Amino acid sequence: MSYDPSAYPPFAVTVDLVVLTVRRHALCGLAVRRGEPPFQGRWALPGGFVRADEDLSQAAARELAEETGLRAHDPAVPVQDNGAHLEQLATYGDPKRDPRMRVVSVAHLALAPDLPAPRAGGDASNARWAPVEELLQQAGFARDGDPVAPLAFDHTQILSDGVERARSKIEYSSLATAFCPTEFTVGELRRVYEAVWGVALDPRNFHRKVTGTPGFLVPTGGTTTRQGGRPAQLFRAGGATLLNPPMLRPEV
Amino acid sequence: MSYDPSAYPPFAVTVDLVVLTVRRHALCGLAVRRGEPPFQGRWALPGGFVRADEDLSQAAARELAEETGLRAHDPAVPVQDNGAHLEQLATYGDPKRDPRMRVVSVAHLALAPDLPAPRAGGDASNARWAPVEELLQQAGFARDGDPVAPLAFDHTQILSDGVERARSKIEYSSLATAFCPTEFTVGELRRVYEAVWGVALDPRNFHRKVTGTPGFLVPTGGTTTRQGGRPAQLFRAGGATLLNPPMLRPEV
DNA sequence: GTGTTTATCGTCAGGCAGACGACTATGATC
DNA sequence: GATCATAGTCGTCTGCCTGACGATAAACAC
Repeated sequence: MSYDPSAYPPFAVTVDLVVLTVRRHALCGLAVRRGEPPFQGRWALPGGFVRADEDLSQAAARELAEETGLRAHDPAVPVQDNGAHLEQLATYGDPKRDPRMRVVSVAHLALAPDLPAPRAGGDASNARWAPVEELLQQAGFARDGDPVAPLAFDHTQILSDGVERARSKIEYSSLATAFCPTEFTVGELRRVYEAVWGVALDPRNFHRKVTGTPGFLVPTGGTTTRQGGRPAQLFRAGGATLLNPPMLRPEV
Repeated sequence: MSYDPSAYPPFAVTVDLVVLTVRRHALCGLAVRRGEPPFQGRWALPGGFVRADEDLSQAAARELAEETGLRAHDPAVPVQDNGAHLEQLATYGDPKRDPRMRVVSVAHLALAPDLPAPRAGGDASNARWAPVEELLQQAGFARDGDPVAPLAFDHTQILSDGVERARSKIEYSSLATAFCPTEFTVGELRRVYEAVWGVALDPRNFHRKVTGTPGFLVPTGGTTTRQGGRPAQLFRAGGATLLNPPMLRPEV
């Protein structure tokens, strides 16, 4: 209850980012290699300190831009500008989570369409997209044979929470479109759901569901055959943000 | 990217609590009167500084105990001990949210059964339960005629977010039982939903829904007539935490 | 006993999802 | 150019769940 300004313990406040995208039918997360101790050389989530005059969401948007070049999609601006979806995830403040000092990290979740290539201060070798299962496993080997150590700090937990948030949120919101380019087909959107959930969905029922939900998809009039097969209608995300009734995730 | 410990700006970190309960058919929130500037004399959410060796959830549980005497229900302990449900809500860090210094507040949401009486350091006149609509309105008069000013700081926003979280979360989880005593009837649970959502629900359909959801309710064998009318079966919360399919909130 | 209140069981129609058949329109292959 | 493989799109059918609502049961107040 005391508000004596000299009595509060000093904290450092950071933002960490769970940046997710769908590449090659897999849900992937962005990881950066740490260049300094602690956990030097280990992979971690991108992030950094909140500046003195910055709001938390501003800090997250700035870090996102620095790491990926993505502009965060400002919810106040209804323009579909292919920017990433960015939202606060949770805050992590275990006293021992950083061995150097007391750091409270406000984690954010960003969802982005497939991107050209990651850049971490211009150094591509220090940033990569990796399937989330690979980043979440405690030890083992990546697909290319490189040994994989767990993420630094408590970032495995943060990533896990972010993935779970994304998986549950595409059930009842139109957030899955954040993984798609501005114009996309029903099949591409379905493959997003399949990658995020790790399941196979019936194309016919999925088509009926998404085209039958008012405000979810808006046809642009164009078609594409970029997936092969019969040309598919192109859609843009509609204004609806909540799906009611929700998309049902299959059991197991 | 820089981790120079001397370079980070200093922050104060607090926890603020949105404590909700259901009293007299209304969703109520706990407010405390501020005894010092800024916002002296205004109502605010309970909260306080995080201590140097404390985790965020520990700090929230400590503040909850100090303000209400409630023990937080530790998710690791499966015992139904009538403790409050406590979860992290969101973090608020606008640089101007506290005029004195840079304060980042990690808000938590607590749901509690109806309590005897609030206590704020033993001083009951400085703590009260009030219907959330009353606390959320920007100005006006309470039911007893006292003028009501908006909550201090950004607490109106925090309370609003907490109420919205509670309203949506009882749809798809068994959280509504956190508002009930250890043993309760279907009708009492229904009145919780009605108070939180501010709607009327059909008693017959509600009864069918909750008793037909496996793991939601466990009959204790006892009955009660404390609500008048025909004796009702008593239940305890079952192990299920997720409701699938969810309880549907009526339109409008 | 009569009325009131709350609890509980049942019935019925409409909506939606899962399973799956059928047809369409492309490009690739022979 | 016929055939095939691939995706997309439209329908049908069945079962489950919900909303609307009738009916019965068991207490209390008078």
